[in-house]
Amino acid sequence: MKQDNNNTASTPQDLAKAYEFKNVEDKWYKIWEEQKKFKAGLDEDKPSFCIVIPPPNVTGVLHVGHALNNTLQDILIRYRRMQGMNTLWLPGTDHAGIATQNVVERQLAEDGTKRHDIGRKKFIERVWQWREESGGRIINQLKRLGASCDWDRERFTMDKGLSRAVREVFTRLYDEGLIYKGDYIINWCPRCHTALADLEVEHEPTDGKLYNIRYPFSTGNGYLVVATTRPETMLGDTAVAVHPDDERFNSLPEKSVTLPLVNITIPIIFDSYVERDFGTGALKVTPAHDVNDFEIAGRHDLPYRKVIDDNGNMNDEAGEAYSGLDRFECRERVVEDLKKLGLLDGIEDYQHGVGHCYRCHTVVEPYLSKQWFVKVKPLAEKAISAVKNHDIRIYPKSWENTYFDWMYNIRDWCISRQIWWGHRIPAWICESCGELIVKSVDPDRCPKCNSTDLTQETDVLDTWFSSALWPFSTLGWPKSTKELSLYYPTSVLITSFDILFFWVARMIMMGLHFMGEIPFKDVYLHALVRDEHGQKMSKSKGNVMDPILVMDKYGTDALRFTMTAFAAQGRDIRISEERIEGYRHFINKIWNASRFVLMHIRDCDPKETESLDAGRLSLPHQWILSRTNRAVSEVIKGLSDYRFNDSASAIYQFVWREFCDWYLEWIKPALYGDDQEAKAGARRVIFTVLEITLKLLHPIIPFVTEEIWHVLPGSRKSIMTEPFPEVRPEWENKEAETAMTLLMGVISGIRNIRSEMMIHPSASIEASVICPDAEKASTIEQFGKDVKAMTRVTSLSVRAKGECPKGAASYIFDDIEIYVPVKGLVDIEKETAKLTKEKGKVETRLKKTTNKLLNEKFLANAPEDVVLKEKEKKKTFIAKLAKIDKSITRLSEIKGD
RNA sequence: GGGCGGGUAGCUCAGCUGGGAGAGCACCGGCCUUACAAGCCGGGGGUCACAGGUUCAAGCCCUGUUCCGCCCACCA
Repeated sequence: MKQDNNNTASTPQDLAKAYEFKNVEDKWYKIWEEQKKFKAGLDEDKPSFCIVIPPPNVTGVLHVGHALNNTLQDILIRYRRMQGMNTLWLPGTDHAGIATQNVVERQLAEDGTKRHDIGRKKFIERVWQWREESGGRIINQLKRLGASCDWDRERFTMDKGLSRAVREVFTRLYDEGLIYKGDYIINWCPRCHTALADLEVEHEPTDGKLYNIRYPFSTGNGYLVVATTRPETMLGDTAVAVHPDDERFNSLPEKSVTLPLVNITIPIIFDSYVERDFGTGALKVTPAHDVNDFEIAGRHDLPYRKVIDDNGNMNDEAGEAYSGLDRFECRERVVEDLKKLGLLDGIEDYQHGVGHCYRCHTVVEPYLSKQWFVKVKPLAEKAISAVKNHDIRIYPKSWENTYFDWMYNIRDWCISRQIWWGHRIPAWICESCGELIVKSVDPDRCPKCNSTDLTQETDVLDTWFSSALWPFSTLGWPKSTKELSLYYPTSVLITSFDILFFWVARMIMMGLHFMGEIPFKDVYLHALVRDEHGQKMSKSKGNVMDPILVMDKYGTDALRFTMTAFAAQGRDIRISEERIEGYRHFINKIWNASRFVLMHIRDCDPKETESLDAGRLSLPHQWILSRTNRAVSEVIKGLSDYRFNDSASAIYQFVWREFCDWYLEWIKPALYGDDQEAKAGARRVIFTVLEITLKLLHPIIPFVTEEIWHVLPGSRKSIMTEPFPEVRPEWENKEAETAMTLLMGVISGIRNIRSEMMIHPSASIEASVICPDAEKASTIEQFGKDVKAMTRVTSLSVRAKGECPKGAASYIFDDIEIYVPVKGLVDIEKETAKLTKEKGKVETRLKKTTNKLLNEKFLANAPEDVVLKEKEKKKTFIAKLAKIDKSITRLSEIKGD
C-alpha cells in the first residue's frame, strides 16, 4: 500500500486484507521522530502536562513491566498532546550503581581481571565505555514500544547537570545538619563490598539452627545459657544481657561470665530489650555484628569488637584458630569446638528471617562501619502532609496507608556505598588538620588550615539519592529554567508499587524540601505483571516474557492494547500470549472496518463531514452518533480517572459490537443501494465515526491508527496532532437508542429462531411480531425493511394481537412475541422445554418483584423511581408469562393433532 | 508480630457512590453472507469462599471464619 502523507494514490483495493504491522511501525516511528512530533511545547499560554519517566537502569532490558508502565505513560501523553496542551514526556536512564558495576565487573572477570587490578579511574572509564556501547539498548526498545518521549531531552543520572544537582543537594542537606557521617551498624554485602540501605535488604525465611551455648560464670561455678542462630558471632561478644525484671536473674551469683573459646571476661548487664520468654532469657551481645546489640552497647557503654571483615571472613580479632575463615565455615568450627568443651547445650531446628542483598542475593552482614546518613524524619513530615492534604493524590487510594505507615516509621537513610560507579560524595578530609570539608565544588585548600593536602571521600552515593531528585534535576535545577517554571510540579508519576518507598516517597521528600513544592500532583501505581500462573517473572524461573518478541509476533499495538485492557487497578496482572493474540484480532478488526469504510468514502469530501446534521439522518445513523458520544465520554472518563481498562473496554465494545456488528451491517443496503441521498448520508456518517474512532484509539494503539489515518480522503497531517474527540451534546439521542434497542431485540429474536430451528441462513422465511404497545409496533413497522434485511425475512407482519399459525416457532421478549412459521420443522419437545425453562426464570423474577411491591416498607422507603420501575417490571412479567403459557398450550395442541 | 490485597462462568478478570450478575478467552451448534474465517450468527455455563448482621433491598456495607498472595518488622 501507498505510504504517502497524502491520499493521492491510495485506494481501498490497495489495502491488504489483513493488517501487516511489520513495516508500518518502524516507518511511522521514524517519521514522528524526524518531524519532531514528540518535542515539548514551551508555549506559556497553554496548560502544561508533564511526566518524567521512571528511568530504567542503563543495564536494563525491556521487560513486560516496562511495557505496561510506558504504554500507560504514552497513552496519557498522546492524549494530552492531542488536547493541545504543552506536553513533555521526559526520558532518561538511571546509572544503577551496584547493578551496573556488577555488569562491568563480570566483563572484567571474562577478561581475567578485576576492578582493583585496573584501579578506580580506569574502571570508571570502562563503565562509561560500556554505557556508550550498550546503555542505549533500553532506549531503543522504548522507541519500539512507540514511546513518544522528547528524546532531545534525554537525561542520565550521571550526566553533568544531574551530577551538579546531586552535589548541590548533598551540600545543602549537610549544611542544614540533615546529612551526617558516623559509625553505625549497617547492612553490608560482602560480595558487592558495600553498605546497603535497609530497604535494599530482602528478608527471607530460612531454615537454620538455634544453638544453645553455655557461658560459664567467671568463678567457674555454673553457667548461663544463651541462644543464638549465629554462633560465630560469639567471638565478638562483649556482654550477656538479661531483662531487669526477670526474677530468674534477681540473685545471680555472678556479675560476669567467661566467653568460651575467647576466654575473656564479659559482664552480665540488664536491659529491657531482652525478651524474657525467648530461650533462657539470656542474650549474647555482639555490638559490632548485630543491630540490636549495637544499640544495647550504646546504652551500656560496651566495647565493640569486630570479628568479621568486609569480605565476610573472620579477622584476627576472632582469634588465631578462626582468623581467615569464611563466616559460615567458622560457624561450624565454633560449634565443633564448643561441643568438645561440653558447652553446647543443644541445637534446635529454627526458621528465621535472613537478610539478603537485593542485587546479588548474598547473605547480608550487619556490620559496624563509618557511613553517611540522611536524617529523614524532618523531611518525612512534610511529605506526609502533602499526601494527607491531597496535594498529592495516590491512585489507587489504598496505597496511602502503606505510604503513611512507612513514612511514620522511617529511619535514617544510609546513603554511602563503597563502590566506584556513582556520584562520589563531595566531601574532603584535610590531611593536615583533619577537617571535614563538604562543598558542591572541589575545594583547593582547607578553609581551616589552608593546607592543599585534601583527600576526597572514596564512597559514592546510593543510586536512589540521585533518582530522588529526578523530577527537578532533569528540568534544569539548580538553575531556574523555563522548563522548571512551566513543567514543575509534573502532572503525574506512573510507576509500579514496588518502588513506592525506594523512589516515590524520596522524590516527594526531596521535591518538597528543595523546590518547596510537590514533585507531581498524582501518583498512579500500577500492578506488577506476572506470568499466566501468577508467578513473578524471573530469569531463573524461565517464565520471562520478552516484549520485543511479542511485538515481533503480534505487533506493538496488540501488546499495547492488551496492557491497557489489563491495567485494572490492583496488585497484579497475569499475562499470557493468548490474551495478546486475542487483542491482535481487535487490531485487525479495526483495520478491516476501516477498509470497508474506505471502499465507500473514496470520493467523499472530508469537509462535508464537518457539517453533519444529525437531526436529518435516519435512525441507525442517529443511533451510532449517540453511541459514539458515549464511547468518547467513557474513554475520556477512564483516562482522567486512571481507569485505563475502562477506556479500553469501552472502545472495544463500541468498535466491535456496535459499530461493526450492528451499525455497518445495518447500513449496508444504503451503501450498496441506489438511493443517492441515503447513500451520501451513510457515507458521511461512517467517515465521521471512523475518524473519531481512530483519534479515540490513537493514544492506545498509535501505529495502526496513524497508518489508516493517512489513507483516508483529504490531505492529512499526523493523527498525533489532531484534536482529541469531544462529546457533542447535539448527537445524544435517547429516542434513537430506545428504538434501536427494540429493533435489535426483534432481530435477535428472529435470528434465534432461525438458529434454533436449524434454518439455513440463506433460506427465506416469514415472521410475525405481536406487539400490544402501539408505539413500539409502529417503530417495528416503520423499520420493517431493515429488520427483514438483517434477518433475511421476506415478509414481516406486525399486529397488536393475534394468533400464531400452527407449526410456528416462537421467541418472546418483554411484551413482544415473535413467530416464524416453520412447517414441520418445529421440534415440539425442544420448544416446550425452552419455553418451560424461560417460564421458570420469569416466575422467579415475578415473585421477587411481587414480594417487593407487597412489602410496605419497600413502598415507604425506596425511592419513587425504583418503585415505579418495579411496578413496570411486574406488568411486563405478567404479560410475558401469559404469552409463554399460551405458547406452551399451543404446542401441546399441535402435538395432539 | 503488624499491615495490605484477593477469593465472582472452565481460565483470566471487570463490576466506581447498595436497586433485575458482566467481558475477553475457552466451549457447543450453524454459516466461506460481496470489510474481516484473525470473521459472522446463535447458544450453554455462576447458592458472587463460608457464617452471621445492617437494610425495604447486599457481589457491593459491618462482624467473624477460612484459603491464597504481597509488604513491613531488631525475639537473639
